Amino acid sequence: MPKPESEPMNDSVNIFQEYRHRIIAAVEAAAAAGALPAGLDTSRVSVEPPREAAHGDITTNAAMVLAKPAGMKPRDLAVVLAERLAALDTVAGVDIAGPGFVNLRLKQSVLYAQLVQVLKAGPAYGDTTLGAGAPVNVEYVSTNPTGPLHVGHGRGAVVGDALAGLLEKAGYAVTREYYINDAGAQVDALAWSVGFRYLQALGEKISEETFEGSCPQGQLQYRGEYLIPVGRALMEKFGDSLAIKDEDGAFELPAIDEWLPKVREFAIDAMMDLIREDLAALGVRQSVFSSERQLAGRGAVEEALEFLKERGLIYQGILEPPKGKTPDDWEPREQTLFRATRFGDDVDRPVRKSDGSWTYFATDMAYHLDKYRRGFKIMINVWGADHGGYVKRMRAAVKALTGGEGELDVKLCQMVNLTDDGKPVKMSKRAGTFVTLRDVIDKVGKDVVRFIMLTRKNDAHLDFDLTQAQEQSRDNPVFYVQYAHARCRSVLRHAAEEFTSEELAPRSLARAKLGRLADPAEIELIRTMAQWPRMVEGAALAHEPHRIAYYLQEFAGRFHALWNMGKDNASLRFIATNDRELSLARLALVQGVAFVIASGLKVFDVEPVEELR
RNA sequence: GCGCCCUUAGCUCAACCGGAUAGAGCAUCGGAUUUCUAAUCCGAAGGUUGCAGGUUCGAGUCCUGCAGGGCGCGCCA
Repeated sequence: MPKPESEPMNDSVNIFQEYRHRIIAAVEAAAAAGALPAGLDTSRVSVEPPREAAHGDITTNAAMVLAKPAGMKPRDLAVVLAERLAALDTVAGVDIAGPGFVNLRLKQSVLYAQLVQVLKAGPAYGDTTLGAGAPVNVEYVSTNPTGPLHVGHGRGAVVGDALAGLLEKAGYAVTREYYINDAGAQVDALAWSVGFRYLQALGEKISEETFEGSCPQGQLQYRGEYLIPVGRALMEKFGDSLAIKDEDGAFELPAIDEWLPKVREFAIDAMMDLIREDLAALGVRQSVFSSERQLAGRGAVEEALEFLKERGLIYQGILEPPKGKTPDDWEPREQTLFRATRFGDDVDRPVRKSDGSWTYFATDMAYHLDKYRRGFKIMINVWGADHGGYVKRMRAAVKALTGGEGELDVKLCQMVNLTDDGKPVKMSKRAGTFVTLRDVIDKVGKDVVRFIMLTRKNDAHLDFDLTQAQEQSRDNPVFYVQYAHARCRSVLRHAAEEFTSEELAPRSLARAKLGRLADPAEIELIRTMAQWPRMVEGAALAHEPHRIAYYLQEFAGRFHALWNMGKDNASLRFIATNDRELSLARLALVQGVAFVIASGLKVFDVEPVEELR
């Protein structure tokens, strides 16, 4: 019984996935018919777009992968498969090539149907159900709340945010989370640094050197001017009640207990406000902010360690010094240790400091247990590359705390090399030329920052040139992609002179005579569109949002090429004179291109522009 | 010394679960174009994928060793 040709295309977006099912069905049917052995393992069968357009639309390695278990030569097996696949009503031709690739050429109607899908779905094209609603926690930024974000933080923020967007598009239930490191020594140092600004706000002419001499070693760590308003705000709220006068009548800080907790809390709040502003300026929206201090305060660390202790994973022991490079002050010490080695780490890790307080790692374990208990089996953390040495122990901890149920992936972001017209921008705080993330956003715009941060793999160094980021030229990837979208919109605006808005509505364009799209460049563009859902799934599975940026650049390139062809050859222009049918088919294509670009930019939360200024 | 990451065209980088002749952009070279489909276009050349082995029908991709670069290495976060 023949099936209607268009029917199967409507319930599946990723045509490669769809044909994978069909190819495996063909293997099974061949087995049932006795042409192949039964029960072949098809898990390694891949179905992909071929690299060479000449190889057709879809290629599979099935014959090569199955040859050995089937006890057949790859090409013999390919013949069996090819015969069955050739019988599919959407297949125009089958070739066997190279060592045993089976290449399918699809009827063009399949590609047109794909364009119809794009027009019907709009920017939602490429949304998949891959994740099946599974909860995923993406934790990113998570800095100490001690100052404004710098450019490196910005990269982590964008990578995390885009990864979250990507996973959402792929059908996961994503929570975007920030872990506030508001406990520990760093925020105490922040409190001291704010205390200094507070005394200044009270009118004390106190120098950094003097204050430094009067406070514990190394506590005046944060000397940036951004703390001056915090000191002033502290004075406005508390007056001089947090200070006392010495015998000369000068203000100084009293005993630690009397001022530091209050100042610390105030300062942390102020810094988090600052950070949230930076994140907002970057368009990063995290919905959960977890406080390390609160977590520890409610006994979560004790709970997590008790959990591990019951399983024999906590013990008192003495670590070996690191081989080859023993620290000068090394002396063997008994510590409370977590058996990280049992879960793949190199050494067991301490959970308690000698003063009895928890290590950062201990609190982080509690935090990840907390995430797991909130329902997240898939956790992703985005960290700076300098935390690379911490990955193994944290993954070990997650395994231990979740009984192997939880999976932690850590994306390490390499440094950002900020330059301006090729010259390095000095990032020195001391020289007063410190460039914050906010400075960069204000200069080039959030969408530019977001896109450029994603033009490299997270674990590769990234060069960010302020001048190039603002250029309107081919060198600037953001511009290049945005320009493609703007060109599409421009064509559609022009089309409104000849067509009604009803005719130009996507749902109307979906009924255009798409068979009129016959130029190879047009077909190639549709073919690239058809790969978009697969691209989303692949990038989501690999947790690699940068792939989207590359796809968009390539796709935009193909569109620009088609546009340029119309410059030389007027018959290839999108709006054809005296041929409304052809114009509408091409406008459908143009609208489809705009949707796919919008769909991709949406993953990055970058706004597609209607026109360029 | 140990662990993790990186090494691909002159430069900056891609390469989807191991697939076919390793791809883009810039720069270089050769053409086109003086304009409105705005902020060029087309083409060429460019490679022992750091080195040496191994696994595989097939390796940039996986394994082992080596070299170079980065990060980290008991109570910093």
